[in-house]
Amino acid sequence: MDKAYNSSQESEIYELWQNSGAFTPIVPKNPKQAKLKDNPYSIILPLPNANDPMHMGHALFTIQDILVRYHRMLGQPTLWLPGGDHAGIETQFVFEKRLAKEGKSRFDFDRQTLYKMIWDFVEENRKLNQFQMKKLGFSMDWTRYHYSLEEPIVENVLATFKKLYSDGLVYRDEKIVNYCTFCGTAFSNLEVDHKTVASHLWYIKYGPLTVATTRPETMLGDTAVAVNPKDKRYKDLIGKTITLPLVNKEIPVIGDDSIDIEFGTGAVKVTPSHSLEDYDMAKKHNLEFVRIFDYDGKSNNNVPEKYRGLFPNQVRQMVIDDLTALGLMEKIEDYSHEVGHCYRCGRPIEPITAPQWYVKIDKLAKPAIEAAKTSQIKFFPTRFKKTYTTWMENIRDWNISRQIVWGPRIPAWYCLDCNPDIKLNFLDKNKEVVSGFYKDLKGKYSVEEIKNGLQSLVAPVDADFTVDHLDHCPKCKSTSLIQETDTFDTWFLSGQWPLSTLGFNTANSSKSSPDFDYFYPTTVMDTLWDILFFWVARMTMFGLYLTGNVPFKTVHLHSKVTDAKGQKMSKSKGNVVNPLDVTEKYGTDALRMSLVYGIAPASDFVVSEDKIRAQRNFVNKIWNASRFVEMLIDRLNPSKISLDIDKSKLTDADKNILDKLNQIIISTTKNLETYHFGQASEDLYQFFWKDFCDVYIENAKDRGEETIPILLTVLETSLKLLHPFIPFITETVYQNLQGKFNFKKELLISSSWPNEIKY
RNA sequence: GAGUCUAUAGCUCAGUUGGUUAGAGCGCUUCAUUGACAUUGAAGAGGUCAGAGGUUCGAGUCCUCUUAGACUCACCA
Repeated sequence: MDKAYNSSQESEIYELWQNSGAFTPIVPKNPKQAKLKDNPYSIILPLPNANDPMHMGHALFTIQDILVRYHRMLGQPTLWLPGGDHAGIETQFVFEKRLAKEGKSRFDFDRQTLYKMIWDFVEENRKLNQFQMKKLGFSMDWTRYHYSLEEPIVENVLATFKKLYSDGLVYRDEKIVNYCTFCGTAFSNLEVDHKTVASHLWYIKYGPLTVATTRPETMLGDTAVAVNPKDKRYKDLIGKTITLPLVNKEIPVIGDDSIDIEFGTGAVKVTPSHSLEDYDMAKKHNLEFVRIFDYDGKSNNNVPEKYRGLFPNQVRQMVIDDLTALGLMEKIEDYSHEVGHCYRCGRPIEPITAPQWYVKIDKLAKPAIEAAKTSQIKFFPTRFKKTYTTWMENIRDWNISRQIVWGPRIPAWYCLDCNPDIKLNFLDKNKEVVSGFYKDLKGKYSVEEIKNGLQSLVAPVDADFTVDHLDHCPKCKSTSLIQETDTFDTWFLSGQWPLSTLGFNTANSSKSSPDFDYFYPTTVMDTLWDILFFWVARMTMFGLYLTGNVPFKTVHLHSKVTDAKGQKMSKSKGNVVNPLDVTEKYGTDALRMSLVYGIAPASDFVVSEDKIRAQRNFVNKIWNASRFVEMLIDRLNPSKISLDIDKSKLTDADKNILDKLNQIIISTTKNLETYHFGQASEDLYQFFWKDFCDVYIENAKDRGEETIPILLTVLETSLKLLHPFIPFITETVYQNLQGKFNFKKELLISSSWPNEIKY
């Protein structure tokens, strides 16, 4: 045997496991009945973005591997189901950055071509991703791997959309949305980052009163001024009109309780099309909507000519200059406030009215709240239960439409002849961009040409549509049907992941697969808490809505990986540690152990090279302890070697180590059951190094052969206890021992979890 | 604005329902070792557990306040 452990044979060990079938649980013929007796254990992998090479966050799947390996050793039929996510906007954004390097943009391609290009881009990375997870030793069932754009998965997601629609839970509406003009799509509230921005409060004279605003440029779209009815200063103005400067248009003064008398001047300009609060106020008071910024981020024809075709910050400066010149700028104060930014590209969000698809969320949220309150779903750490329910109780309707290409299109079809006001953007046969309403394009371009070069369409909010793909319009019999170009929010798809991957059939639940019957609800969902709302909440709602049952019984949330100084790893900080580099240098086990060692539940995972090196040393310690035991045994005739402990001859040292061993069996089991991985790994480390190596083995050196049964017992049991954490070294040593003494013939991965030693 | 969390050794962090001299890794000091392991062993230095008050026979652990920081959520001009 080598003097030091060599981790280069990890991939051979992995193949040994995989070929043994240990990763692939067998589902019995009568899954529903067998389930009670078998108590299957299942975890669905939080599907990594297929475009994303592994980072330390993925290495945290180690936690799931620990759980899965432990429960497998307990004898439960155990499934860990891996997958990959097309990851909608994330992937398209990365891909567009690539295009930009080549001097191109999404506008240079029709959507079919763009989709194909992104598809190929993802395919390259997907295999890499799988290879990397194997490197980290994850005992996933690769025979059940799923990709989010597989046809059956997408079919099922579309069926869910239809079901929601027929249940009256899907609707279109033209509300204010969070729109990123750079990314070219709307976002849900969750995808908006609020940042404090140091700006100004501009006081602008509107005839007899003065308004204070943080966005002077939007005044061009004002359709009212609001004051508090209790405000004596303005009481008499309510119901009258004033002249909007620069636009020279009469707008009403309205009274609304929501106006804070103390703030600014107590008078607020109302821009219904570009402010969430103003939108609500306009709905309430039946005000006019004037949208002045378009989806491309530039001002449109609804503003006086000189301000047209400009970005908001350009319009702002002009408006400020013009108002100042007219003597209408009363004063400017410094003011800092919260502004929504695109979580993806970091640019300011433009609140804008746009037709979008929504899911009515109340009916879905209620059972999901109940499930948490009644502990059908348990949270670990428990404090996240409150975070979850509070969010769920304040949830709003979910905007599920994204104006991007990468993802399944919403299955709705419009008749162009019935809806001539549909706006179309496409590349004609000469690859020139054409943009306009169908009523103006009809005759000039064939529907075929439009469809082939289609980039996007915007249907009026009241447009007729069908959710079935028909040959002709049920109303006018026209065959000029065109599918919605909006795609689903990626979480709409991944929110159904536990269902789709286990083979639940939305359209006909009785046709669901045996896997679903056997493994649903899954046992644990382990994920980073930053996607608690994005993903965990959505999975819960979909699970309950579609099956009446929760998708997982326990949610185990953990935090991010940081560097030695506690800083989040990021490319810009240059402190990113690539997990694959670490496994090359120190071995996978050292990385896995250092990730969980001494980490408190739900706190950050601190990874430093020092720590990894320390764990590499630990792995090597195990190697050398086994080497010592083997050397001792080499002096004996193999047939005399036995694990049987002669109780009558035990010394104090023997009893001491066996007591300690029993303690560590109990505490490790308990710690694994309660998700105290940090404690478990730390205790095992101490036990093996101090109690076993430093004390007992030193003692054994003076005694010799009589200690062999104890040495073997403690070593074998330790390997089992450590296996979930550091599978490679433990399996390697286990196989070496077996090869040498033939005391058992099994893989450690499939061996049974130890019970207390009786002596 | 609402909520959550954190403060323990030079550094990064453990400390599971309150119970004897508060722990680990790395770092530091001294010594040892050619036979499992220098990826080692032995010994050691180093903390008024952020501050103040309270509950208790007993508080790093529970409660209140103060200070400092982190994060999440949020349509206020």
